[in-house]
Amino acid sequence: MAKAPVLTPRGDDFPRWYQDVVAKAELADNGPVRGTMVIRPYAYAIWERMQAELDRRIKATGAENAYFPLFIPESYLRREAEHVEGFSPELAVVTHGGGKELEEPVVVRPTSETVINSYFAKWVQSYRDLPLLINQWANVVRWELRPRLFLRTTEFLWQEGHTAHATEAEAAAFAERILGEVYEDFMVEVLAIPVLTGRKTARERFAGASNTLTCEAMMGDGKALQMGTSHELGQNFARAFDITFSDETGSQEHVWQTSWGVSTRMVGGLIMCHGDDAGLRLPPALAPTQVVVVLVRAEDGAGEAAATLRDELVAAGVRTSLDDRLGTSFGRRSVEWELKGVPLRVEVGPRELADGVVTLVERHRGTKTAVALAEVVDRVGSSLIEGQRHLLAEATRLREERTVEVATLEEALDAASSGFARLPWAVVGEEGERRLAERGLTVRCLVRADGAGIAATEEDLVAVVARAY
RNA sequence: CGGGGAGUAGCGCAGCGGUAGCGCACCUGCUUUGGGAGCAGGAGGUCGCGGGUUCAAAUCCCGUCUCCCCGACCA
Repeated sequence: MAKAPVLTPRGDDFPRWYQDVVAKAELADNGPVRGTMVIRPYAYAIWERMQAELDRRIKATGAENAYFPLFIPESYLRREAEHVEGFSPELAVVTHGGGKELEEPVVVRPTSETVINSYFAKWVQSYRDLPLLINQWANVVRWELRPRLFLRTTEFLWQEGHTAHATEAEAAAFAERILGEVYEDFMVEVLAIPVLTGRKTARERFAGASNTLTCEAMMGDGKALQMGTSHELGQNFARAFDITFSDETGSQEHVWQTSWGVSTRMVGGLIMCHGDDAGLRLPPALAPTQVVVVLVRAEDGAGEAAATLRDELVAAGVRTSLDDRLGTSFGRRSVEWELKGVPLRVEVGPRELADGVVTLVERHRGTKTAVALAEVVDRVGSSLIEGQRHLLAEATRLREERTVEVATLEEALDAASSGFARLPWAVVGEEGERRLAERGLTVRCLVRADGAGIAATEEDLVAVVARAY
């Protein structure tokens, strides 16, 4: 007798499937205030793994962590014209404090360019103080009318980097370096999500930036998700906040700046890129638990064998947990671990133990293999590596299958309804972007036709058009 | 803000004038345990809120609040 599916099948109703995964894998709940999110322990563990991997890469660029306040004087936001214009519709503003109306309202940070730069102005005096490379891990608030857990919430967690440089070229190079060495490397190597790196059009650019670079991924339904951005701010904020330094010749110059961020939205991207009808599928490099040793039944020394195996795997450096909840049925436990996307299950029970083997179950393929006890640690190691590769290859193949080259805007309108459409940027233009927007499509990014690196000029660019989250 | 729906147990819903219900989840016990266990028992509710009509309101009327879905911005 077939049970009802655990989740709404992905192909039936993708948004519903997404919500089911978030609920059943115990990732998050809606908060009491509309648009807010409670991140449950399992999703928070995933976020902590993301933080650890990113933080290491960020520090490798020379950036240091610091922390700036949640509250920002409203007047600070106004100092940069485009910035305030971009953010004012989604600001949360505090008008009362200590039981009294405040003389100047404070905003809850939607991003920290303004506060951080007001301190950069104090800290930067000389070219010897540059580059100044600061990162912070923080929560930010952007009031959202149409929230979706992880993808678009009123409050979210992120990392925001802010840097100041002596020259435009150095700032531009740093923004590219973050995009490539930190974000793209992390997304491809750890999340196993292939991303396109490119430039945003003026229409899609960050409010206050002179250039925005982006990592764009394709989700399981063919829609695009912006996974991270890195901005060149030019001297816009340096002028607004008077961040100047004396160069080697003693003349006063404004600094050139960057800012860059990735957020808990990546958790949503992870779900939608790798998830299947059985739930989440976590890439081994990211998974908080890489292997769960499942004790099927405790008879005939199986309990001891399972505990020993867990210890051996831990000793081998594998993130391992033991599931010996014998009061819960084996089937239910299997379903739970599949929902949570743990890459490997090692099932230990008396029946197979009698033959000196255990069952290795690979989440990424769904395969089950009998493995001799003595070989388990080795097999787990190679299977984790293979699983990581498999997820990246599968996601890459799916993206390629759903990407088409087109020559006209009309063709793009049609093709981008189910994936990515690539066409010359010269064919689109700002007028074309407006027409795409009418049909719910956007230019996700501009890439070089030859695929080599990030494009610096407007010439010979290819626009990638898609529906987006 | 414009259009369309819905508020009843933790979740999903039925009931639409006459004792507050169902499925899942939860608790207890027994039997189970190799792919969401079975049986028995149990707990859980100002039916969004305020007013009105009525012998009697979850149900009818008025008001109000909230939430969800579809159209313009965003990590």
